[in-house]
Order: sequence, then structure tokens, then C-alpha cells
Amino acid sequence: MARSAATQEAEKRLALLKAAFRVVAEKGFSSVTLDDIAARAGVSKGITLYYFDSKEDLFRQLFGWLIDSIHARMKDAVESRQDPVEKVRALVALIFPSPSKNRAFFRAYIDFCGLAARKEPFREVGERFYRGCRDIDRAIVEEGMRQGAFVVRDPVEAASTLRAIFDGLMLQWLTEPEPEASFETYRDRCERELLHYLTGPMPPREKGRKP
Amino acid sequence: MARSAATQEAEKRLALLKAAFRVVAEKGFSSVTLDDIAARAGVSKGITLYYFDSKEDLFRQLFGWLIDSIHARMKDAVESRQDPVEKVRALVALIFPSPSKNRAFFRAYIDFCGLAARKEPFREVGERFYRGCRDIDRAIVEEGMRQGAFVVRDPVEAASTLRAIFDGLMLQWLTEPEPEASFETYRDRCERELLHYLTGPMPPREKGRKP
DNA sequence: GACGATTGACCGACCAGTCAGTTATTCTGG
DNA sequence: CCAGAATAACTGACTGGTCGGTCAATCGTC
Repeated sequence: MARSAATQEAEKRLALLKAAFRVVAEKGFSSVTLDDIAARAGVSKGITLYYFDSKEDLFRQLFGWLIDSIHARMKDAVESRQDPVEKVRALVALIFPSPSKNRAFFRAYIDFCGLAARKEPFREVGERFYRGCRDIDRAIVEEGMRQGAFVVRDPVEAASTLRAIFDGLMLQWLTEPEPEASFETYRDRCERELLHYLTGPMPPREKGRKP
Repeated sequence: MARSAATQEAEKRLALLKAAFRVVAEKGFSSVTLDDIAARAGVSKGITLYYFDSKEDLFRQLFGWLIDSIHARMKDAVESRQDPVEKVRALVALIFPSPSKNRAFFRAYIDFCGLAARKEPFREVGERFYRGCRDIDRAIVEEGMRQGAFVVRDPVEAASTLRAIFDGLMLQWLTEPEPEASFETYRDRCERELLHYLTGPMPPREKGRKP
């Protein structure tokens, strides 16, 4: 059974997007050229503008694809756990996969934020990303609140803060002198601080310190 | 008393940096040209490379100047209050001055993070920025802990989280469809969530303030 | 041989950085 | 105090190179 022409075309597009992602992570949106992307994908330069209307169109689709796959993986990670605390832990593990993947993703992510802060079509994509995150995060928070494990007031605001802690810690990590060495520090801190924020001053499991 | 030549030169440099800041906030680091900066400063293009070694040198100095003035203003805001809770409020007020200033600053800030994530000299500047923030934030947290108002465990980690909430919320705000309208929402949320994080689930006994 | 996929030479716009030349300021000796 | 020399500040045309986008030619497949 032959794959349809449409499917093949979609695969070619995807291959270009993946190549673009890798090269954007390295060099940054603004210094990536169509030649770079084509070279990484192993095709000639002309082909990139055969499959995409323009460089901007390519990047818009790149970020659209990225956020869809991120959303999907977050939903997946969350659905496979029952306990809200475990769901948070699963999110942390997903978002901090490894130093190299992390750096690649967040470099591209920051570039994207810079674009979203200035160009309307990118802003819309960014909005979609945060909306998706907020829905996932809020569901976790609401569940935690129902079970009495989370002591936050407002699930929407808590979801927003949750995501802010992820992003903000990542920004800090990216400026660390030795990202490899401090990676686990940040991952652990992220988990600890998120749970501190959600469950209140007392750690959920261990009894130990009390103010 | 005539100003020294060195002072005059420094003023010229500063005028160029200020012009560069405004134009970077609008267009982003990578699409700003030396012509743009010169035009904004009301001088000819050649002058920018007369006062700076290169475009990159100019931007490095721009970000250095920015973080110094931010640090100074944060220290100032913090020192003028006694109560740790009030210090946090002062920081929030400082960081959220107005929608337009906010957007200008954080657009430039994001660009800077993108640069810092990839180019060593910029990474160092970013590290200096976060180190300064951490020192200020940690001092506040330690004071709050001594007074028993803050229920966090570790002052360094709490300072890191504090800053993450600032930055992370700002990223979200920048993708809002109507930044003007949601500005106060985010400022209030930032204050509320920071204090929730620091003082625990119970809102602090009111100090004559309205939420 | 028809047609979509692919190539890469090419074009024009853009831009960092250079530099020869111009103007403003300071210095010097008469 | 001044002429004019020396120096500093400044200008903008120019250069060399880059890159997004185009397109005529070629390839591969049915």
C-alpha cells in the first residue's frame, strides 16, 4: 500500500521542520539561513521555499509543530499518573529530560518568545501554547485541591505560577556557567519548589522541618 | 568648571546606548541596524562604530548598563522599606511600572536571554544579572524568615523561585492578546502569588491593604 | 513524455564595517 | 588675543559579503 502523495509531502515538510529545529537550537532564529536548514535536511536550498511560502512561514509552522508535540507529551505524562503530586513530578521529568535536549529546546523557545513578543502571528502561536499549558496545569491543580493536597487558592492563578516557575528557572539555568553540572540541581529545585508552592510549607512525604 | 573629555565621551556613549535600548525594544536585537541606532540618537551611522568596537560590543555594553541600572533601582526600592512583605511589594511595583515600559524592557530582556543562551560574553553578563538579583532576593527572604513571616525552607532556592515567578509571568504576559488590559491582572497576580509562595497558604494578616 | 520534485545559479536588497574627507575644538607660539 | 596648526569628533559614500527569494533547467517516476 503506497503512502498517499499528501502523506509523503507531509513527511518531507516534517523532515525540514526537524532540521530547522536542530539548527535553530544551535544558532538562533535570526542567524539561521534557509541554506542552513536545507543543508541539515540534506536537500538543496530551493526546496525549503518549495514546501514553505517563506522563511517566516516555515518558522511559524515549526513553532506550531513544537507546541503541539509538547502539549501531547505533557498530556501523556500527566494521564499516566493518578496522584496530582506524581503528575507534577512527571511534568518536571518531562520538561527536564537531559541537559542537551533541554538546552536545545529552551534556546529555540526563547527565540520564539522574542518573536512572539513582537510579531502578531507568532504571538498567537505563543498564546495557544500557554493556553494549552494552562489547561493541563489547571486540571492538575484542581484535582490536588479536591483531594486537599494542594493549598492554593485559585487554580487558574496557580497554573500560571506553576508554568512561570518552569520557565523562569529555565532562564536561570541557561545562564549558569556549567549547565551540565547544575542541571540536576535545577531539576530537583524545580520539583521541590513547585511542590512547596502547591502543598504549602510542609513537604508532603517526610515530616522533618517545621517553621 | 568644564566637564572632562572622559565625561563627555561617556555621555555620548550613554546617549547611544539609550537610543539602542529604545530601538532594540521595538525591533529586536537581530533586526536592529547600526543605522537605526544612529538615526534614533540623531547622529550619523559612522559614529556608532567610532564609540564602540562593533555591533556586538555595543550590545554587550547596552546589557551591562541595563542590568546595573536595574540592580540599582531594585536595591533602592528594597532599602526604602522595612517589612519584608513590603519589600516584595516594592519589587513588584518596580518590575511592573507600566505596560509600555514593561513591554519595552522585557522585549529587550528576552532578546538578551536568547543571546546569553548562546554566546559566552553575553552569558557572563546574564550570570551577573542573576547573581545580583539572587543577592537582593535572598536578603529579603532571609529577613522574612528571621521574622517568621516567610515559611520557605532555603533562602537561596526561594530567591531563585521568586525571580522565576517574575520572569515566567512576564513571558506569559507578553503573549497576551491585550497586554494593556491584562497588565494589572498580571501585576496583582505576581504580588499575590509571590506572597502566597513566601508566606504560605494563609494570606498574611492584612496591613491595611486591599487585595 | 508528462509532470511533479529538485537543483543551484542568480538577483536584488540589506547591512556591518571602512575610510577619505569635513567640521569643530583645542592647542601653541607670536 | 589671534592665526593657524594639530587633533578630535563626525559624516556618509562605498565595499565586500550575506541571504531571502526566483526561476530555468534537470531529474525521476509513472
